[in-house]
Amino acid sequence: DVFKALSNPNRLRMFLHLATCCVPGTVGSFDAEAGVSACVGDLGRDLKIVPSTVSHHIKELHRAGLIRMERRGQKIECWVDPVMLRGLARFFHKPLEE
Amino acid sequence: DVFKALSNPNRLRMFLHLATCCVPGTVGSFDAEAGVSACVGDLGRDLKIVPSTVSHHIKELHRAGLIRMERRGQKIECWVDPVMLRGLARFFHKPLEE
DNA sequence: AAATATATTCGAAAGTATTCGAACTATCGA
DNA sequence: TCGATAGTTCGAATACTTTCGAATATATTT
Repeated sequence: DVFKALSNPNRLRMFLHLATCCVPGTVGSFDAEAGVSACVGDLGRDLKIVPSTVSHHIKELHRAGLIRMERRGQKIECWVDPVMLRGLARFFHKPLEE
Repeated sequence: DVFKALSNPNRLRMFLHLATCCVPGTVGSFDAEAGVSACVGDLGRDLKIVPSTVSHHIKELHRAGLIRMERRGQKIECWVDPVMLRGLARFFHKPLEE
């Protein structure tokens, strides 16, 4: 579940970090011009969370459909799924439509 | 925290029930023409949750700022806070703006 | 093949959440 | 003021979450 995934403080931090560090519309750090990184290790370094915990939380965020992942050599790049983001925005808009 | 409040299945059900049963812009069941109800007991009856549990969850939703409450005689009316709803919609929109 | 860098899985400890029933408080109506 | 209706608080049982370190797996480089 999406909200369960975002209910943990560290997972929310990770999600927000990915949402803000990654240029919208690009796919993680492999748009060379963007110059942003979003691999599992980077998240742990930036947010001071040990790798095994990052890995666990990433799995939850992925399971909830909030982030996408792709292996790039040794690293695994992560980025927020824009489709899900749009879906959530609409979810909270809906009840207000008259 | 808002997402923590919505992370529980029963709380999410309660929130969605309130979001859909109550006419947007009105304040619970005391807009007579609306004809909808949203008191604590109704929620329990509709969603098959015992009163003490409803009460506990309502408190959480209220604490998170998701719902508003007001005593109307013996009953306590609940409704989703439209301001918070708009805030959440904007929250998920933000990262997509370029 | 060995060494290095990166990420995952596992098990365990500590903390937190969920749910219920029983007892309690609050409000209204006769 | 008594009884009925509506909600809350409390305590306890059960279940789930979070986090870490150690061991394991995967990928690159030499």
